[in-house]
Amino acid sequence: MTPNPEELQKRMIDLKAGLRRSGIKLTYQRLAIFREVAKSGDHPDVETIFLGVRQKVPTVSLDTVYRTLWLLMDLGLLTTLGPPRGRARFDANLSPHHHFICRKCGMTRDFLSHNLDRLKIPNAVKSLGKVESTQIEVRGICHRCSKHDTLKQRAQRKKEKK
Amino acid sequence: MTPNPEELQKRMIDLKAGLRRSGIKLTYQRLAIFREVAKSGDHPDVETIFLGVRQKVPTVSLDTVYRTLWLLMDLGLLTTLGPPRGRARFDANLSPHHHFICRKCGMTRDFLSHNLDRLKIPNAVKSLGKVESTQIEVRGICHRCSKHDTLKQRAQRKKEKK
DNA sequence: GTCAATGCAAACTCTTTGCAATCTG
DNA sequence: CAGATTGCAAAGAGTTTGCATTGAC
Repeated sequence: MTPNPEELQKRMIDLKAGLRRSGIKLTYQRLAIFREVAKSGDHPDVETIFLGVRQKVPTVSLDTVYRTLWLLMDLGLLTTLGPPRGRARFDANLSPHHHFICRKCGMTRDFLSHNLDRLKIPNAVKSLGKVESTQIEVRGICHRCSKHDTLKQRAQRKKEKK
Repeated sequence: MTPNPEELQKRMIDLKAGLRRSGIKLTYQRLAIFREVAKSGDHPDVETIFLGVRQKVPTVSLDTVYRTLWLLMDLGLLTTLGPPRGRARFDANLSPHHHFICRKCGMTRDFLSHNLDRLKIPNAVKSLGKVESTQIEVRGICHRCSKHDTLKQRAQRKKEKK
């Protein structure tokens, strides 16, 4: 599902606004890296993004790609699938259940909701493959991380005052 | 959400049945590794599992943990959160949308469903953190992988005949 | 012009592999 | 007892970091 040109345009504008709002510099590399993700319909991993960006910006380095992606994540301008930072996490519970995932630290907790166990999935999904299970993924910030964030912001404001 | 003892017992029995069904040997290490995941309420990563198992089986090696986890994944006795194999995958689409993920190869595709965009999330979830978004994750096997699998199974049967 | 951001190379961590020894069925 | 499985050590990926140079504001 590649976004149409207008949608891509909109995403680029939102990105620029987001960066400016945070006082972060708007570099050629950052724009190219974000565009590479934004224009993609499936959800690319770091290597795919790197190779794509290098078409446009041949001198870009892999570590810039990493730094940029995590930066945009931190700012909430990008998300990852599943837990943030790529490290596999396992689940032995094969019965229906749902997840809350913290987008900062990856903390994951199960929750149950019988109402949500039998959702009507659009037929179009069947054309993608054999469906085995369906669950809700709720994303947000856990209490511990929002406390951290508040502290960081406070320190930031203090620093800016002087 | 640590499973109660009966639930854990049940999972162990299912595991043993699953291994036997696939003609896979039931070793001390495999049982310990699976139990470590099954008894955990949050969703441990490889290192956490390794450290836990080592309490019970001090000689277990990290590579056995890896091999076992991927084996159980392949057999469908265990799942991962998000895409299989831990590698971060990015998403620049901040509007509501949902995912189909192949549990073999990690192929991910978006799908839309306005009905599913505004689900009622249990209040209990709020106690875990600030909710930012909610989406459906449909897991299964993509066409390409189920084709592969069929080929593999065919080869397997051929081998067993002789 | 200043300070943040980049590119490079090296360090580091995570994951996989080959092989001899061990254990399950 | 045969063949699958394990542990070890070493190799291979993937990711991060320190630092001099470059570029955005």
